[in-house]
Amino acid sequence: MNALHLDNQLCFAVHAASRAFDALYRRQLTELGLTYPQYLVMLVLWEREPLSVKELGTALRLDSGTLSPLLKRLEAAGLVDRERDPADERSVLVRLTPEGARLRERAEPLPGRMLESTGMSPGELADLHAALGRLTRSLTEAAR
Amino acid sequence: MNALHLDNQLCFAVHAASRAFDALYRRQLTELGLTYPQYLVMLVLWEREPLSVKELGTALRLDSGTLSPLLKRLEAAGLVDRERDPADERSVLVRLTPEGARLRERAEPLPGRMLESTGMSPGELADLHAALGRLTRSLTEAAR
DNA sequence: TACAACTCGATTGTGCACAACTTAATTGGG
DNA sequence: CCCAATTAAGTTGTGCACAATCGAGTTGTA
Repeated sequence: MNALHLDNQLCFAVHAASRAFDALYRRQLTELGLTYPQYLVMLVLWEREPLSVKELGTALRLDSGTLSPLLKRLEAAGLVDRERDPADERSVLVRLTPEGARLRERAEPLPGRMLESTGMSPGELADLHAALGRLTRSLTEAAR
Repeated sequence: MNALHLDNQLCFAVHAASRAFDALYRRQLTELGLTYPQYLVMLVLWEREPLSVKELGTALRLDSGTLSPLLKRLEAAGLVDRERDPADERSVLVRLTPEGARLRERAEPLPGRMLESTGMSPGELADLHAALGRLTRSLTEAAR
């Protein structure tokens, strides 16, 4: 047993799973004209809008260095609008265009299909989801 | 319960955990002069060398588009050497320099510290590791 | 109220991930 | 034996992630 062995490292298992999800989503999302991180942004906006870049960043744990260009691409694709918040000119409010809102219907079947591709039972999925939540909190805590 | 809600999506939990690991590793690795993906490459080479780019890619599930520039940076840092395989001129064999081999000792304490930062028991870790393995296999299978 | 501290967002630079393509070497079937 | 198919690396282009930095707007306090 060697602690430096790749197969023994949880980090690699997480990394690999993340890329496997990403690859599967990529296929499903190309027909919607979205990348996976763009899809995550749309998920948040379908839930609640308008949101400032800051609020989006809090929800997705991303900073403006990632979000600014991503949102610019979503705007260029006609899916979102951006405007300065009149109440606080530092903030930029992001909202869905009608086309962005309409895209939700075409995205609706995605989570179900993805869930099916995991090949896991609802119980297993719940356990895994919970364990990952604990893990992320511990790692974030350790990084402070 | 809304299937499109971010918090209900396993994919986001995996994505977030992966980035949390990445962030914590980044801190530990800067003093070794490595990024996290470079560290993964070194892990494989510490285990077994020489390896062709192809074999490294199989172990890490990465293609030459990712590995070629990464290996070039490791070479520039003096940690690996690259040379064409005399037995098959298509292949490039990657091996550790003495400096690259020496770095292993400084990396030795890392997995233990990371494990500690997960805040999980060995049993929990084993379960999570196994679940992620099943997940990655299912997702990879579904993408075929 | 003046101004220092802070907040928000955008930008720049580095590196990873992957698709699509190119080039060179090898292999195998007719 | 020859050439078409295959294989291995590398290159190019796009997009994500993040650190560091900047400028404009806001806030708290002396």
